[in-house]
Amino acid sequence: MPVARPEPQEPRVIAHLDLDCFYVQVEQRRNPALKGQPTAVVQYNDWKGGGLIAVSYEARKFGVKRSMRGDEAKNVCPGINLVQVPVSRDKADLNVYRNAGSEVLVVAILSTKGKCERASMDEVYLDLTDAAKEMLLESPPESSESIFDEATKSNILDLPSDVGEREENVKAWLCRADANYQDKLLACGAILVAQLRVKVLEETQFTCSAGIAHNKMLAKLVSGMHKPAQQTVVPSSSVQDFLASLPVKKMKQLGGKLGSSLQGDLGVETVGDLLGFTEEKLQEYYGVNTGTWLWKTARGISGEEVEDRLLPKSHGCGKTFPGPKALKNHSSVKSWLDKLCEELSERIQSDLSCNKRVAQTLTLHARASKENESNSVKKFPSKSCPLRYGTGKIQEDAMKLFESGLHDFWGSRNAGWSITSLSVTASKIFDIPSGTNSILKYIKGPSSDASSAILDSSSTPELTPLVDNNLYMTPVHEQCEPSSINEECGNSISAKQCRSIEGKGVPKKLSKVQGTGSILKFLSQSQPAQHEKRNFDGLICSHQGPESSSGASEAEQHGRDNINTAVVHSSGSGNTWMLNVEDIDPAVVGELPLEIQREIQGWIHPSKQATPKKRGSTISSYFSPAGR
DNA sequence: ACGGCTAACACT
DNA sequence: TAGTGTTAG
Repeated sequence: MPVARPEPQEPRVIAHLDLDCFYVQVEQRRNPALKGQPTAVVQYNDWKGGGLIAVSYEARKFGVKRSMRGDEAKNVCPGINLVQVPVSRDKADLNVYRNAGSEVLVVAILSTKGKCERASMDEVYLDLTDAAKEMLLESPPESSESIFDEATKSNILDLPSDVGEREENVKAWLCRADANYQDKLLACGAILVAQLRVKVLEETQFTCSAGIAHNKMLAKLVSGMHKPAQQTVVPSSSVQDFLASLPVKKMKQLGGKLGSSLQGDLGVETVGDLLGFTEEKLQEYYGVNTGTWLWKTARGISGEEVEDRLLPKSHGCGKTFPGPKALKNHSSVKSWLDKLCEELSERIQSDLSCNKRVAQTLTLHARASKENESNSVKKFPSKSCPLRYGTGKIQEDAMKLFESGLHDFWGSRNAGWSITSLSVTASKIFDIPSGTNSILKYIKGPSSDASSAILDSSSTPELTPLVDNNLYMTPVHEQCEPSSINEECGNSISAKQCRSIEGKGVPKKLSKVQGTGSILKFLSQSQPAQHEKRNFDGLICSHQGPESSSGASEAEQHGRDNINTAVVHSSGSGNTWMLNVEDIDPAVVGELPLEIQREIQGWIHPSKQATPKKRGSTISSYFSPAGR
């Protein structure tokens, strides 16, 4: 349920940018012959023509809707072009769209100062407050003539839009001298957003729509109001009337059960109807938090801040197996899980190498139904465990998670279940401190190509034995190629870009992307608070394998004795590595800097430790040596 | 046979 | 924490 946030005192200028039927635009850019044509993007063409996930505006005129089948679309619009989503490993692969979405982010970031939040693959929030203030000070919109052309096409809520006069009215509104301060800021915001949209179009060929308002809620609400390729402004004076007649279901968060409950239980049809309830009354019905949120929402108040975040907080891969496709034995589950895990592994590896972020948790979700059983009450439980890097390990762990979930779901019976969907997710992603060199420097000499050091099938031949021994994961190597959006790092922002942005005097907006976060942060996420104070100069421990349900020992309940992956940071060399401790080969350890060697020796052979440490005072005491 | 595949977030 | 449920595009 939604929750209210304390709202900032100062009025802000917030924009919500929304790419128009994005997947279609991506395909149209790839194949320009599709431009201006009725087009839809469809996935899985084998059953009834596949499901539509994006529809061009030309096709919408024929009544084609998302959620139609390809066949239905053909019926209502015989001339429609159906483009299929790329498939890899027998599942839809959305990477091309993710990457295209990042292009837009890059443009937004490069041309805007202020916070920028990736809301989804095709949506961005911007906090333009500072930029708008600056514009108002330095180059306020003064005469109609000087207004940026695209801005004059804005839709201003409540502004009478006589056909012939519209643009004149908009111009007048944008540079009106008698406007209050808030409206003037909004006008500046509108101009900035218009410029940004033009730039996005020039640099990516994508059109987008936008909403400009004093908070996120309102900006989002109107960004879709005039589409495609248009923007809408919400002056504060028009908020009340606008909301008064707005059906509750249109509000974000009220499109589902909560909205239905408002209608069905309270007779609230429009947002305005909500005004008839006191905050206390709403709290009685929906709890303190949601009650307050509803009360504020009805008044157009939203304190939600634009986050400074360009990267997703989790990565997930999933697939459904409807009806006859349901999976009914372990081997089919395993083979699908393997594919999903391969994709997931690829994605977190590229997140690591491009963004210097590690994921800490692996979660498995499944849906299951029972054979002829009536609509089974029981749900397949989701299961999670610490995430270990490496495709094989992820596959192994995911399968264990599945077995564990299946056991809860199905007991010890061994047949009769059927799985209708599977998904794996990597979450709890943290920045790791940037290291300047690859571990390969120690193994192969300083001239090694750092970029080949990623664990996996893509590794170079020389690395293969190491990989087979499961020694090393993920040296944190140099950032990926600059400026160009390459395959691996398409969904992120490169180091060079970060620098060029900073060079432009834009304040620190990319600190998260650069991975300069403190190692302490990482530590505090994965270990008890008491350890935050330890002088770990160098070492961080995290990550465990999944519990084997059978071997759940007393020790495991303390949650610390099965640690087997470590993130190692040496302040001396400035390097950071992740190791699978369980598999460390002493021969390779010998190549590492001494301080690291000592620590690792401690993990493997506690007795040989040079300086025995008190249990509980060091990271190594949390690692359970073999045979424990 | 289901809309499929992602994501974010609040609650417990 | 891990696990559930809701919402959205």
